Amino acid sequence: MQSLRATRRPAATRTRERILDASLAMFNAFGEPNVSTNHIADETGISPGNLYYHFRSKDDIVEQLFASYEARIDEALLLPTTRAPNLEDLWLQLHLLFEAIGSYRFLHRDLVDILTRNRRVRIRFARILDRASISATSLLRALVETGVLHAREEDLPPLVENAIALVTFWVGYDTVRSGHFNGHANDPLLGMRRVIALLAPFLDATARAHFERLAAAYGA
Amino acid sequence: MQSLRATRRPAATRTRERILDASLAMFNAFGEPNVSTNHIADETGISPGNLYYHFRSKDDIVEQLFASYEARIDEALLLPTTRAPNLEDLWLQLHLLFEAIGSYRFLHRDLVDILTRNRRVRIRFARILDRASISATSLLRALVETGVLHAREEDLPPLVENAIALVTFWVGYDTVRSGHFNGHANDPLLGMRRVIALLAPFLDATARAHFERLAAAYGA
DNA sequence: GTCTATATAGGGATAGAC
DNA sequence: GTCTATCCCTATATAGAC
Repeated sequence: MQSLRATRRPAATRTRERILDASLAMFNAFGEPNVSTNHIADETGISPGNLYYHFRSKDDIVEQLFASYEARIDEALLLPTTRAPNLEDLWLQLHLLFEAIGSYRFLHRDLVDILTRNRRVRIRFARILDRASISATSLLRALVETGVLHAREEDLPPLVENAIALVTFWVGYDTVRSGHFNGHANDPLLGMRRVIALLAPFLDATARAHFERLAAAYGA
Repeated sequence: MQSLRATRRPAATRTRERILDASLAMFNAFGEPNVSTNHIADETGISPGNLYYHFRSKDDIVEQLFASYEARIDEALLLPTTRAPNLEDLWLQLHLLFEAIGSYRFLHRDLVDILTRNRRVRIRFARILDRASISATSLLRALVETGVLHAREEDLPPLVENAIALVTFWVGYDTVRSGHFNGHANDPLLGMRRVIALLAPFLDATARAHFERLAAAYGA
């Protein structure tokens, strides 16, 4: 049934989603401030007027994309509920996070500017950071309790905050540092490695080797 | 002589600098993308036409401001040449860096967008990051050699890269995390503490206490 | 050096025919 | 739902008088 609904959609829905797809692709490629509604309409193959039939404003498009982004992030932040999380869970969470951010990298590329201009997105993004902070803290605390991470409770807040700062602005840093301003998605692996590097001093040799194996297996 | 020249400047020079001052203030307050040349002329108390007598384009203004920024950063990156650098030197370097970035925070707020649109600034900023990387590596290496920092040579590159990423995007992170989008300069101390937190695991208790004293004395 | 007036371009967004 | 035509506004930048 669901698949039938998915293949036989009304034209309106299809156009709406084509607009969103084109917007996301162009925002990611050129940066949201550098993409006009005319560009989007052009790329979608529709008229500018039609675009405004489906969306109230450019901001409306941004907000719809943000909603999908938020859902992806929240999925990535889920932790196992029936057992204590381990290093693989941390690796997976980082992987899903960098993947989600990569798909919506336009948001992180011009994060401050976008949040300055859009109050609703600003509030919701702040809540995402709160949830990320809670999730990361509980994950690290669990690793401490199972003896994997050798950190004191007072080490955790700065560690979590640095990790979140790094994840949030990795897109920007990687773009600037690599000199690749073409909008292509970058490899999440380096970002993941950098977050792990924050934790490395608190891991013993076994755990560090564990991460090395995960990183090596990552490409395959 | 110098003071005479400074007080009796030709009107052209004074206007030019008033434009630069107003631009910097408004860029920092509202973000460079949100400040037009008309706004700048208004704030300077001159006509838009006059602004274009003194500067070829808005980009020209950005580039002039960038030149001052670059000079400030390079000053901050200087290390003592006659002796091995110590923890105070690291603290001072971080202080000067965060101060310089705070004065030109508009650049870091919209870094990716500005660098995407301006090729010359992009190239020069990449070189600044290179110099920062070299400076930070040699500083940390000296601390290792004098027994202050207990890290292996292979720990340094990720440490340096994470530190640079953190310093570069601290303005953005702090803005987003604190929810203060009003453009005010933020306290450098928290950013400095976060960079120190990267190093903390490699410092012994004595060195960590040393930093705590420096941080406590900072406000005074 | 500074102004007023204006050229030119492009942005977001709407009206009304089909 | 979709188009064409257009409005309105603001942006960068220039011309020419003073």
